[in-house]
Amino acid sequence: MKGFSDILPPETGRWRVLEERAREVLGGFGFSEIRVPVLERTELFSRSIGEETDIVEKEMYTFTDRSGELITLRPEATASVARAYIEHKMYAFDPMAKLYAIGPMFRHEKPQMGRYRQFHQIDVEVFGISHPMIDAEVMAILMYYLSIVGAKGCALQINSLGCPRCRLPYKEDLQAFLRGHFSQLCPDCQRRMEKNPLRGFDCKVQGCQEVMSKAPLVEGYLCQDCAEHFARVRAFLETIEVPYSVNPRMVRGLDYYTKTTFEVVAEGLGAQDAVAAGGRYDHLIEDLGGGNIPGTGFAIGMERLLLTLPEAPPSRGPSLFIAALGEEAQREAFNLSYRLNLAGVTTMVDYEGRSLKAQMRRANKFGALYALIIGEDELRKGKVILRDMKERRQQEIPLPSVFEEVISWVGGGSSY
RNA sequence: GUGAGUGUAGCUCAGGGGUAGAGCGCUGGACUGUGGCUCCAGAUGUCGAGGGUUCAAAUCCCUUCACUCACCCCA
Repeated sequence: MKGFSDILPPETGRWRVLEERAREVLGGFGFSEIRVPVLERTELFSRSIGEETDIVEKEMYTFTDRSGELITLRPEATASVARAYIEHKMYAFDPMAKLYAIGPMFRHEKPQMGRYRQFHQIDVEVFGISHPMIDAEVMAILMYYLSIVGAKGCALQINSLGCPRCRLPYKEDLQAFLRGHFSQLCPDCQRRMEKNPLRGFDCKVQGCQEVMSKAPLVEGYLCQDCAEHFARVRAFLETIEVPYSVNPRMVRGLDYYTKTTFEVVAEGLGAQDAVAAGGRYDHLIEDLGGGNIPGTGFAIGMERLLLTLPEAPPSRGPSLFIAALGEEAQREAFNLSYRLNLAGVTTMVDYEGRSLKAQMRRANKFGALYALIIGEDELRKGKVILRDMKERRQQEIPLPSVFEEVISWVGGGSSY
């Protein structure tokens, strides 16, 4: 299906590494995993993301189920995690909750580089903390994670969108400014001027960029609380030496963001260059029917992150390949390989009754470290041959002690 | 939703009205019981799909689908 893809080996190995590192890093910082459903009531997303956003207006997989309920495949995770936090009264133990979720998201967009209809995110959320320290902490964790998985050329950009109180007058002034330059704007910007004037900032049309370069910025409109919050976020980032730049033109496509917003852009990703993005959402929980509880978080686009990372290393082979000749030897090979696999020595056998040559070729092809040759002659003498594939050396070992010998030679660790 | 590009073997791609190709990979042989290198042989295709033009279409025309990239949007 368009925009939906299979992830095959050895690619799956790269995914597992990303997930394992995420669990390690986040666990280390005191985050717990939460698993939420892939389906939610449509209303959850229209209320949180915003009725008039592109995501809700034209990108959601929405349908009615067999009982007539309007449901949607989640286009992002924050809304679901917030819903779970409220529904299970997680704030009752302590308002602070540090949670993460990993899984697929769905948006009906036209696929292109770094953009798919089913894509995967590592989603990180902190509820119950309004202190600017947590904004900086969350960004630092993100940058640390990106660095340990080997992402190159990542840059953190931050901005503050203010709260509804300071954003409203700003929006009005910006609209007034845009009306004054209406004829110089592209049709798209003219159209979204009333609903979403901020969007003009990331318009790529040159005329719009010229106009927008003179447009008023949120900066000048932040109320004292918001301005101070932003200054302190920056100070905390500097304290722990997390490099960042302020991008006063950064805009978000989801309505719930307040105050701090941030984005990590990476080189070489094509048009979709945001690897991760997030920010503060102080009214989301309340809007969803919870208490007055602030929140902050981010999501990492796993496909995009993978695009910035090196190719998968060639997969490692089995520790041992058993080449058997004849019915009797095959039975011995079957028995041995089963027991060795149980003991942690990844062992392969041939299932087709091939010639010894062909079996050795397969041992080599799959990258086996050792080969065990059980032939009819050896069997009669009660011996087998253990061959070191790399050193090209082999020796006979007595059949009764093969199991122990192989374990001591090959070792117990699996190479998969 | 708009625009452009590409669809030929498992993969990367050449061919552009007249017998379906290369490299890599795959299977086997040379080496009758020992892998990588070399050499030889072999298998694999509805030439994306449907329709049209033609004595003849992978090739030209139309339609459609898929993939890719960009716009838009976003992770």
